[in-house]
Amino acid sequence: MNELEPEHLKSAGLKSTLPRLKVLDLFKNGQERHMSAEDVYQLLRESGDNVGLATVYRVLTQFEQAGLLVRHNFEGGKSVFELNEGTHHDHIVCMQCGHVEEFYDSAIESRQKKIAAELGFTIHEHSLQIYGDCTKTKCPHRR
Amino acid sequence: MNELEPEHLKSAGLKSTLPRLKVLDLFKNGQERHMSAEDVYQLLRESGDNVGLATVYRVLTQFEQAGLLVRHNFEGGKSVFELNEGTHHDHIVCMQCGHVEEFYDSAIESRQKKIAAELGFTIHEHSLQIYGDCTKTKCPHRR
DNA sequence: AATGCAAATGAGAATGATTATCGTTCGCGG
DNA sequence: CCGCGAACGATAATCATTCTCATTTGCATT
Ligand SMILES: [Mn+2]
Ligand SMILES: [Mn+2]
Ligand SMILES: [Zn+2]
Ligand SMILES: [Zn+2]
Repeated sequence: MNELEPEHLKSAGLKSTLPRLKVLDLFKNGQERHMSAEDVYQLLRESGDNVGLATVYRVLTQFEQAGLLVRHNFEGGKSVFELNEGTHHDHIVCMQCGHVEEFYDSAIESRQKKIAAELGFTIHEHSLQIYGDCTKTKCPHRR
Repeated sequence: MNELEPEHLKSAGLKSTLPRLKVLDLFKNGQERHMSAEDVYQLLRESGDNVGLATVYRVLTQFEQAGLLVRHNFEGGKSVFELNEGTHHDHIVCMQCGHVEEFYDSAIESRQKKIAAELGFTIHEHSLQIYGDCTKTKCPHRR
């Protein structure tokens, strides 16, 4: 576990509480980049912290609204969060092992803008995920 | 209500039952192209048919597996289905009035293939939705 | 047209993710 | 150190979807 940073919370208009610091630390210094509420809850629990699952859900939503985290809805029914580092990107997810790669493609981005304009829409956001099989040697799909 | 078509079900390997015929008819001759299970359930109920919600869910999933329908996961937490007419397309959804437009962009499609290849993935499917505000005159966002 | 039976249905219970409630605890200004 | 509203934790509630199981139905066969 590393240093906790109350500044980030204060500057986001959130008061610095223990659960919030733990969650933020997990995203900043943990090993998983994309985590669900349950993931966060289990990891905190494993590290000996007693946080309520409801608090995890509350904090994740607050962090999303404060712009600290970004929420994604991959297949599987549960929301996944990651640190908001300012730069937008999309995801390609392995359906076998869950491995996630990130990508950004300016051609895709600009085509989307053009399409929305042609159809008379003002874009607020978009969601793009590619699902497939990865080629990591430990990935179970390579039986 | 129109003619029911048991042939489509038989050719899909599904026996022709009343609930299945009603659901298929809704998608073929109804006014809404994209419908959730609850939408289908309500519409059937309003037309005087007594189908169980569980049956609607079962039938929608069966139709999806049989290739008669395609399932989409737009924001909002509920699955949306539409008739599978063979041609893939993506969607742009109005966050104010729910209006949905469909589009297909070969540039986006080919970029996705290239990206997946570069990252060592074999694509199974992808999900792309653009969310924004439409410009329909009756759309509430134009206050 | 009557019979038989596996498949399908419908009502309601169960599930999984997420949110709401509420009494207790905590962070922080005074 | 105090006080109080914000935040917490446990748990009940909600929502979409799936499961269970007794009853009904499609359909092939008498
Ligand atoms: Mn990411
Ligand atoms: Mn469509
Ligand atoms: Zn993999
Ligand atoms: Zn609209």
